[in-house]
Amino acid sequence: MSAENRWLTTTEERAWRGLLRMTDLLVNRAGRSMQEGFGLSATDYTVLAELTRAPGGRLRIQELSRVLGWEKSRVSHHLARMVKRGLVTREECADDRRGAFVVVTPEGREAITAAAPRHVDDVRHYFLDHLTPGQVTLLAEIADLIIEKNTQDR
Amino acid sequence: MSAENRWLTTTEERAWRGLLRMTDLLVNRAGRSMQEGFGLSATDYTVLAELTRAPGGRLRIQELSRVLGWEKSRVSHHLARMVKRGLVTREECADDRRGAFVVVTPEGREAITAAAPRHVDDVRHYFLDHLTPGQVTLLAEIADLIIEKNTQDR
DNA sequence: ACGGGGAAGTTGACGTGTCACGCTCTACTT
DNA sequence: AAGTAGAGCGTGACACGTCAACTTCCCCGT
Repeated sequence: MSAENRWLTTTEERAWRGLLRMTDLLVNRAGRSMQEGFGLSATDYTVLAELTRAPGGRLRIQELSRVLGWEKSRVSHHLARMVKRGLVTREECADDRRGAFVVVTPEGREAITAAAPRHVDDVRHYFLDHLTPGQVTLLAEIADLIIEKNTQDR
Repeated sequence: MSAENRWLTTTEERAWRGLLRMTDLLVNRAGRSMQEGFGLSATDYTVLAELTRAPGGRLRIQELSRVLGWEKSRVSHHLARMVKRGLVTREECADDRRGAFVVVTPEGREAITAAAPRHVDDVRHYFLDHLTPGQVTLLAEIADLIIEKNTQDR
């Protein structure tokens, strides 16, 4: 099932290594921008974005874990830090007493509201502005496809 | 210069978030495979690959830092761990006595030689096999472009 | 009704990445 | 020759991610 023994072509190599390098660069750029401008890490931003898009600004932790694609313990650790900085709070769950909710605080909402426009600008400036609409579409399709193939058999 | 105030379209959102998610998944998959099969992290593999492709299996640390796109201190920390595990060694630099070389040890060479075929299979299995040659080419072009745009003005 | 498998979430230890700082050495200026 | 700006690299403290183990609770079979 392994040992196909076929080395990567130059183009394949460029696509693979390039993908890693590109994403690394973009995450660093955007992350640095959020950090310096608003005291939010890239992951803080993602968490807050996910929470504010949910009704009531609240989500079951498992649900958050699922949409982010993060392990439970990672979510737990990260929420602990965000709680400590007043961005979110935990709440008990009446339905399932093992469970818990996370809720954005007003501070958290304020933080991401302030940061969002800048974040959009960053994504455009570092990334989208350099691509044609066709390239963007193609990339979206590729990403969706690869994600699907690598999560369905989870 | 900021405040363009134009929110991302659905496709743009899919491309951006999808890129992050896809890369995350792929790095995790490939990394786990290397770790479990050969005791190498994804970054170990990259470092060893870079070293073995260099003449003599040796590189100035600054050079390694450059090709990897890593900060100096990150390289330093990571090499310290790899030295401890016998994968590489440091050597003094005669030309510039501030400088240093890293050299792959026979153990390091052995490790990456053993891991390489599996790594290629992984890249194909998780990634390339799902794409058409045209998509791979397009991705390579996009990556090169974005990398260039985001490194020239470093 | 009770017993066990398993789900939800937390915790602690450890490996990894970043930041600020420090050390040594080079190269340039005067 | 002496002074200094800056290059090359290392270190320690802290933020983050992963893994394995643990606690609490749900649910299902008997």
